[in-house]
Amino acid sequence: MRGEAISLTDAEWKVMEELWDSGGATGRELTERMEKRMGWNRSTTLTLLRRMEGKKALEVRQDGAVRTFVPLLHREDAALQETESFLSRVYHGSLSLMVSTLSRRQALSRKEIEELYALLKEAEVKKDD
Amino acid sequence: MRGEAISLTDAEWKVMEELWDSGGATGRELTERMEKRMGWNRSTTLTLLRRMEGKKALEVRQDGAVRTFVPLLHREDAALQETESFLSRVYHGSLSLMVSTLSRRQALSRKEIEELYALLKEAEVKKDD
DNA sequence: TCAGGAAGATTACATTTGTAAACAGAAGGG
DNA sequence: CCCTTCTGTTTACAAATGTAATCTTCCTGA
Repeated sequence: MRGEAISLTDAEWKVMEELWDSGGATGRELTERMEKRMGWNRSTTLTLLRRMEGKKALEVRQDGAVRTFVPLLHREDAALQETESFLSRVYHGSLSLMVSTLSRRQALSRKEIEELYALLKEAEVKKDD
Repeated sequence: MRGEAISLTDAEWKVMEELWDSGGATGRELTERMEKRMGWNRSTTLTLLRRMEGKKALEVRQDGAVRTFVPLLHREDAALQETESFLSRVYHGSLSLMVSTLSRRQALSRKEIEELYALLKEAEVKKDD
């Protein structure tokens, strides 16, 4: 039953971000946003929307005269899937290996380390329930 | 001066893995390995090698009659670059956001949490020097 | 009622990527 | 020397991706 894993291209991801942030928007709004943010032509955005409709990442809802593009794919699901494929490709699927690499290369700020600590503590507690 | 960021495709990444693991190998060895691991035709591997030579991810060294494909791009550099682009695309560049998402979705095993703890502790200590 | 614009659908086209067949030169074995 | 092999180079080709021009409708105010 699983949605057969919808994958988004870079460009599509950008459009989805707008959709996720807004929860849904009209073609007008979307083309304008992408024009502003990415410098894309109206057609470009519309093409991406259509392709994503094809892969069921979103759907078009008709409310009277207004068409609204609504995300079907959830941001978190998309993120998790990307994460999995990224981790497996680059770090043999190991988050630890990723973090240790970042650490070794000093790509972790103290602030980031603090945040991670907090997160892990919380995660651990939850597991103990 | 920075090497203008070499990026690898999925297929190329596979070949580089062999190269990184071996430190360098002949066409013979590589085509055989990829044939075994990925089921690729000899030509496929050779094509990828050539493309990567083009983008300076590797170079061919001629020792007498033997040609050896040697990696120029370092695994860690490649990994870091991928990591950066992945994080920025999917998590607004935030590792913390990534981990918190994984945590919320219970995609972190207790073992993984432990490992991360250890890593962070170490990272923190190093920063204190 | 008609010209002009808004909105979406079609068609287009270059690049990148995955994948390989064809071809060509070197080199060994008879 | 000549024919197979090895090995690497060229050429090919479809699918995916980024990016957009064009065409078609439908609406709307003059």
